[in-house]
Amino acid sequence: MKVKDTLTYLKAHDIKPSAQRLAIMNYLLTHSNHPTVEVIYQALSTKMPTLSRTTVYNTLKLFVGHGASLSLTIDDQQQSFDGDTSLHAHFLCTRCGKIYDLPMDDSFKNQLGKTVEGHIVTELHQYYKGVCATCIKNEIKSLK
Amino acid sequence: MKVKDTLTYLKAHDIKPSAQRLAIMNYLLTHSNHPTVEVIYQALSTKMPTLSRTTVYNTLKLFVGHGASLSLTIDDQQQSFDGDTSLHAHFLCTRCGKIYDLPMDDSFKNQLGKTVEGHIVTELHQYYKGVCATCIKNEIKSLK
DNA sequence: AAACAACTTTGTAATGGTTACAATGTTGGA
DNA sequence: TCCAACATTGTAACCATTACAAAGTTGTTT
Repeated sequence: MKVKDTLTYLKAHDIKPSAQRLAIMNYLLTHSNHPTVEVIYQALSTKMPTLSRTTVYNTLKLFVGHGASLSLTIDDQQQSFDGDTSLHAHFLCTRCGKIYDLPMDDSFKNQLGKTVEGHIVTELHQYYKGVCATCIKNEIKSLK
Repeated sequence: MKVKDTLTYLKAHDIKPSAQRLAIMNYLLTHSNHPTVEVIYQALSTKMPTLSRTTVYNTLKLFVGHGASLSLTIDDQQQSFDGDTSLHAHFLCTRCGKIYDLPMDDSFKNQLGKTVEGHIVTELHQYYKGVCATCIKNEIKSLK
């Protein structure tokens, strides 16, 4: 993903660009690691030493408000962000804490924009918790 | 729900009973309001003046660990608890903040205990966000 | 019934993530 | 170039949660 594409992406979501916004959005679009504020801050502050945590907080809030990124609250203790705003589910590994993307059930997807028991649905979230494939492998290896 | 039933419920989940644990569990089992720690604390501290917030925190963590209640993290800013541990979905109204119970999709339900893309699934969560029926009615009323 | 050990509760203090705010920096249009 | 609107920064405040040590409770053994 080029910086120019990120610029286009921001404009498409009615977000006025700035060096900080471009850097943060570009990070989200090129990393599928579902980062926290701190992860983003640490990753970018080397290249952009004046970057402030407050800016990362404000910017991410702005992105979410404009539909340019998703806020994930799978775990109580960490808020994650996702540059992929398409409808998909998430899997949180309770061992290593990693978050994986998974497809969302079609029957659930179809309820977006519809009414369910009189309530208007504007947002859908679906997530799994458990032990990921990598942790299972490591577990087996350590038993041998 | 009688206190005796609550006692049975705690024992069934291998939780040693105490006056505080009974009171908190009984609150959860008789209220479907998906309360936060603070709501539970405020509700019970009148009847039990020595109750401490720390106890509410510790007790709820104990309940969740023993599968006697669910921890809901639908919103970043508030953690809720649910005494109904059966598989069901939730609807969060972004206007009034109320949380409603909804049925969970069967196809999603069926994945519990199974493997998805190599990951073992031990927990499922599904939730909707939007505007609830009550808020829609109030909105319409205010326009007249 | 007393003594004791294990467990639970309590209140205060510490922690740490998030937000408020005022000062500084930046941008784009007149 | 100037100016107004907007964005960023860093510090301080906030507040929900947790750590901890003291006090209280329970149940068992003698």
